[in-house]
Amino acid sequence: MSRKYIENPNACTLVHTMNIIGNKWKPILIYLLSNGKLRFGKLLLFTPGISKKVLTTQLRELEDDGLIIREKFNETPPRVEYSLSEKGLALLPILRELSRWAENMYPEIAFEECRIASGIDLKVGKFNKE
Amino acid sequence: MSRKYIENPNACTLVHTMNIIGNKWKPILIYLLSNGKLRFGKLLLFTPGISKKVLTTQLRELEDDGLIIREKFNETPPRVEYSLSEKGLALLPILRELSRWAENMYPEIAFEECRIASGIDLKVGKFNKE
DNA sequence: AATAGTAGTAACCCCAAAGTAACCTATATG
DNA sequence: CATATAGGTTACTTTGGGGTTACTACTATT
Repeated sequence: MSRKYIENPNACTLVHTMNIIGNKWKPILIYLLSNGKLRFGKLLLFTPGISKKVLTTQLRELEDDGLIIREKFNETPPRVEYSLSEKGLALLPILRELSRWAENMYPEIAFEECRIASGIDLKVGKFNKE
Repeated sequence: MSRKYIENPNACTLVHTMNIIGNKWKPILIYLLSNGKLRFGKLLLFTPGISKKVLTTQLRELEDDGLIIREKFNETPPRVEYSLSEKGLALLPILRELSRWAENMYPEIAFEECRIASGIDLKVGKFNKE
């Protein structure tokens, strides 16, 4: 009986990739960090709808997978800064292509609104009060 | 008070993309179809671990999102062929990049084994018996 | 002594997605 | 008359990702 093999050499790596970034929050977090370092509180603020707990687990997983770097400063109150690692940075152009794909293929969707929805005040905490 | 806006114009389209392909099975199915048309039974066979029910829902969703085309022939027993649409084809190069990213960034993972694991006999049904 | 501020944990719950198994349709075949 | 075949559907159960709320540590400020 002749044996043929499926020609999907990339499927498994793809599955791995999806395990790493293919969920509700991680692509957003990676994109937020594409502009530079962000503290936990900012990430929480700029990711509407996410909870502290979930943000923590997502960041931990991204760190475990080597996509982001976590810097902890021994201060009080604590300060933790997150930034993209080399792996994370290498992913950015591909994510941009995926975005362009969606924009081109689904022109009927009002992505412009989403864009506006992510416009959140960068100044928080004490700066907010005045 | 000065207002700054987050520069993540692509995050939303990215979320949309992840809603479409960022789950357990869909990237695999897209890659299986990258070689051409496949019938339901073949897809079931070439996607180890998936159930009929889940395969059906995944295919329906891919069809609803316009990534694949479903052709039904009025025969008995029935025959249904699935293939990639233009949208799906346009996605392929990006998926390949994602795969390459994973291969380059995680050289320690034995993706070769996954490749072998997907080598399933293409001949099924009656052809199997001899 | 109470409060604010950051970055979390711990305990608990919920629901949609996924999994399982049986059943269905129409024909042809033994 | 029973069985096989392809491509499903239906009903039911399970799982785990995500969500909510409360709590913590440590210090400076009021």
